[in-house]
Amino acid sequence: MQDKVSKEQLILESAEQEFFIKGFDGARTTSIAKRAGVTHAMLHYYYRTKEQLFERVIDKNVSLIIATMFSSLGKADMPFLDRLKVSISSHFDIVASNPLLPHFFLNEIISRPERYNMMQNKLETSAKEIFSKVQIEIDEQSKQGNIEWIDARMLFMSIVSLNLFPFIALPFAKRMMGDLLDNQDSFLEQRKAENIETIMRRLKKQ
Amino acid sequence: MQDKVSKEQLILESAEQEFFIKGFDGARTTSIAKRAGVTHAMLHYYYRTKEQLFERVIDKNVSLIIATMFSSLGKADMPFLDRLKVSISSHFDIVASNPLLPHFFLNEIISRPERYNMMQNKLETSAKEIFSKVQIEIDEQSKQGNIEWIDARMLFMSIVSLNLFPFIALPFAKRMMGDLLDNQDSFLEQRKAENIETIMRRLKKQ
Amino acid sequence: MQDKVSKEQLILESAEQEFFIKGFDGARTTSIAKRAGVTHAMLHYYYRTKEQLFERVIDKNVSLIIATMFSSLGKADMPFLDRLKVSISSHFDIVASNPLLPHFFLNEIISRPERYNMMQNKLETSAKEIFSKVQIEIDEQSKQGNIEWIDARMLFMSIVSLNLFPFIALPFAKRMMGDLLDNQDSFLEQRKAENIETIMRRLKKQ
Amino acid sequence: MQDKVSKEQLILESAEQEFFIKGFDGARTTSIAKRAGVTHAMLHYYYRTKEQLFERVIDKNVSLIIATMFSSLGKADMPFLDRLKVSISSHFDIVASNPLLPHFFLNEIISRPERYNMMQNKLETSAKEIFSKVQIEIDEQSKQGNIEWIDARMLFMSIVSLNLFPFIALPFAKRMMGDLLDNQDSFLEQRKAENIETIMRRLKKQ
DNA sequence: TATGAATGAGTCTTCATTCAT
DNA sequence: TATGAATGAAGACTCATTCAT
Repeated sequence: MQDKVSKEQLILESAEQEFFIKGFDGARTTSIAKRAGVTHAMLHYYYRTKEQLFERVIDKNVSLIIATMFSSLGKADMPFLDRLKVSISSHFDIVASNPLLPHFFLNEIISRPERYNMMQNKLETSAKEIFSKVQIEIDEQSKQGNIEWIDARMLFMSIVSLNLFPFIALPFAKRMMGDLLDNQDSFLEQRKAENIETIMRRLKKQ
Repeated sequence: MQDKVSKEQLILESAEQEFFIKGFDGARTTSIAKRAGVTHAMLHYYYRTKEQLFERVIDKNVSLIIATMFSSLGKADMPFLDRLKVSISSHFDIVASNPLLPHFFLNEIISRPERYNMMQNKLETSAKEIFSKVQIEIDEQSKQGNIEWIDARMLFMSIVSLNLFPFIALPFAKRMMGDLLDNQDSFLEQRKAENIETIMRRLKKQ
Repeated sequence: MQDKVSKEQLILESAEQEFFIKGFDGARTTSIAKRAGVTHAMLHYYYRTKEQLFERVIDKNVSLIIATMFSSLGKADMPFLDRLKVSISSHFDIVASNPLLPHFFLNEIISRPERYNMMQNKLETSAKEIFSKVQIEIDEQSKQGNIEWIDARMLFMSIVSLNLFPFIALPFAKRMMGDLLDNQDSFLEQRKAENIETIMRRLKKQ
Repeated sequence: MQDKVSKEQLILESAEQEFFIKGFDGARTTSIAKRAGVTHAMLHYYYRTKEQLFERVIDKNVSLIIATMFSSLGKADMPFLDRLKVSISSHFDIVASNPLLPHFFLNEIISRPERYNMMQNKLETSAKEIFSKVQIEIDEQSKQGNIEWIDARMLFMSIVSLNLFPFIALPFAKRMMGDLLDNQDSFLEQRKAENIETIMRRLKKQ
């Protein structure tokens, strides 16, 4: 029993790894099956087609993806700048614990936009809502002289850039960064702090 | 003669387009040949294998890729902060005129890191050299009280994140950003200014 | 108990429908099982293989098939021509109430003749017996000047051709025949009458 | 050169044999390729898909099929009954020289009607035209007391039934018919004569 | 009996690559 | 140089069949 439940699961997890690293085109159903320790036919038994398996991987990650994009802004009650700090930090942490997700997401979803209309609609709605809420706060805070004014969308893009890009570039950066990356945990801590600092200074009234 | 040179060239250019958009795995040699208006066999006549053709595309772009990564730091003679501004700006412009390059490059390297050892060696050397040069300047400037101290590599990563990520995410951001992206040129100008502003503020002594 | 019997039966009936419409190669055991509302494995539990299931369908229909081929000649006691009329008519009716059978049967035999040796033996014996009986009658009747002489096998082939072919071609004929087929019952009546008329005239002494 | 031209042709001919005997579902592209003495990939090189190869086989035979259906009726100047005799005879001959065609035609085309709309349209038009022309002749001749009246479509169906069915049933009839089929040529002659006789008698004024 | 899970063998198809001309 | 033809290797997918429970 236990085994059979996990077989379907195993395939999904193997697929995730394979798709995350190699993308849809580069992934091989045979290789996914081998990774999962099941026969090739089994994969088709459970998921019918490569396409559908891929969609299941997307489904499984879609809420994470959305969280990845938006958890950084606009939640509850704390002074605006404090709240922003926390948001950036937790956003960074989400990405850090799913480091392949940004690459996969940008790569696959961008190269096959037609497939993600639904998700995009969702994101679009959430995005606009959050942006307008945050913009109101920014307008207020800046009128009160607490922060420098900025377009909420620009702010968002800066945060996401700073938080996501290092993970996308990580495999590449490793060789260039010397000892900075020797201890990865410590690097991530520093990087998170740096991102927060950068954004805070961007908003600080001078 | 003229013709033959340009035929080889045509294939390379078609390959570039195809590889940039679809990646190595998604690209089809037949499709590249068709795009170039040559027979499929011709492509192999000139470039032997898909792999080699791909490498030629990389070669052709490698200096651009390096520029994309590094032109952001340390060149001419000007006060440090002014020079940095110019560097960020011109780096942004390079990326802007090759908007598909970052995505392609990061994408392919992640899925086949073994292929880029040579290039990575090159980059590693340049990187370390530049970082140490810039670090010296930063140390000096900060000692003189002109700027806030920062690890040159962190600074570099911030700049590259801010300058590259928007292009990687552009096709995706379109739906979320509303009217901000209606006029793309104007958006890019704003974004460039924002990135410079963000970095300047990060370094500004308070 | 009742249930189990009928489950086996259900499968057989579904198989019949599927095989009749799609043929052996086009039929899918999964689809037959679904049609019958049983699990796929159940089908194999009862009938072992697709091949054996197919044979059971043939077995179930073999007497009908034979009737379809042979009921057209020689049975009860009536004057020869009257008897023939009745035979042709009832033969036509049998076919009419199993319109898919001729097509299926001829079709499968042509593509896999080796499978029907047994049945063919049976048919061969019956056929020869009937032909010789009928031939004797024909010889007699023609000697008495009641009918035109004909080889019994030729007569048989004419009858079967006229009675079977319309059903084989029916789905195809629909488009060509215009209003003739608008009312199918009435068409079948006309066709039956026509076939009888054609055979009667063939035998009529002039 | 000669060879290459014939390779494409060879595949088509092998496909025809395979499709004629086994139908679309039963046919195997590997088997067709083997039959033609080419690699399996070659088949796809020339014909892309099994479906398209099948269509080419249909195309190749479609005019023959139409001839098979209609050459029997309504051509030029000869007394009506003589002309009819000739038509039946030549129709029989066409079928005799393509004995697998009727089976294939009825089997495949009937089981996938959606694919043959175009052909059906063609046939429909030809059919209706011919039927009405022939009907006029029949009406005339019967008014003049030369023949028994009959619906042209019924006449057509009788002819086609008599001429086609023996070929469809041939593999099946072989065992039952005894010595009648020992000499196939002679049987076909007899059968043709019988069909003509049957139709002539059907029309003969008594 | 009944079934969900599992699988091997095969089927169509694609594609990079090679070869004869 | 140039090309149409040819091919092997691999890929996704299907399906009848079996098996443990």
